[in-house]
Amino acid sequence: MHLSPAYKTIFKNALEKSSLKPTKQREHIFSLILNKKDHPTADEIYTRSRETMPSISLATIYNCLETLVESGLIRQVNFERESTRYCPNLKPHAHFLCKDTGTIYDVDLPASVFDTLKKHLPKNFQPEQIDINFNGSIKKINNNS
Amino acid sequence: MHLSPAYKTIFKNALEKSSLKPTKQREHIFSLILNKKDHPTADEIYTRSRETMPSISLATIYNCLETLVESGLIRQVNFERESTRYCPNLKPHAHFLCKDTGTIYDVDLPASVFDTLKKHLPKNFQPEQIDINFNGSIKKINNNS
DNA sequence: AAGTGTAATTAGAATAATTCTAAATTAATT
DNA sequence: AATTAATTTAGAATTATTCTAATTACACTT
Repeated sequence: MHLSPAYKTIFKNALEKSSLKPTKQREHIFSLILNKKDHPTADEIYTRSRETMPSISLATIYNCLETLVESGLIRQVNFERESTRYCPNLKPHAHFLCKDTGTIYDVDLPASVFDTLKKHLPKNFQPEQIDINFNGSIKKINNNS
Repeated sequence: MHLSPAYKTIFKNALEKSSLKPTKQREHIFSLILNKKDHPTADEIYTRSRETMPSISLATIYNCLETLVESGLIRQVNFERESTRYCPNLKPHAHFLCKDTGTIYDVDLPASVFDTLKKHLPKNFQPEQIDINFNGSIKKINNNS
């Protein structure tokens, strides 16, 4: 697990802005999420982490994920009350959960969509975050026709 | 707790369509959610239910809520991994969670917003549900100026 | 009306994700 | 080297929800 120099800088800056320390464990977890761009749960991250950092504890996973979210390096994804998942994609996007496979897909959206949504709020409502979650199935594409 | 004749019909039809029975408990819980249009948790519904139906059990609350959701009479609202909340508003709308008070507000949205969102999905993605959740604060309106 | 079968309700145990607690470790600073 | 503050750690505690098995309610047949 290794962060590119560019991401290392982003990582350090983001944490230091919130006066948090860029520790081994935090970097390890961040690089792990970045390198496999899926949407792992804390427990999946725990399992993956121990392959290369066997001494890490589950509490640390939770602590580190919290600080990474706080400092804006990753975001949380929640569907119903399933385990929270973590997402390194910071571009404006929505999530689509395929109910057949459980896979979560990023769906890129132009910023304008979010602007339109905000326009429907009462003027004194000040959103800090907007989550858009689709839930459905993915139709197989038929190739022989 | 009492359902208006109109809602009683809606209630019966919705359940019978899924071959579920319109039981006392299901009706009680449904009317309770309808009459106070907030977004209660299962536990809040449990407390409210027992005021007029003291023998109801928490498992029944969960069972009934599940059947009501299944039959399309209410929908679930989830923010992060907080307790699931239940919403009787079936018009297209989003939810806004005020982080200061914990209150959830319905935000009505024209169907066109949902159509636009769907257009951004790959053609073979077939959404069954779309949740839009805002998270933020509500600015006090200043009256003396 | 009594018996049968199926669905719904119930109480309480079990589960699972997450948070908490208190001790140990680390790193920076005097 | 000693001091301090932040972080990590293991394991216990919490909490919402689901599960299990027994009971109850109700529609349908005799």
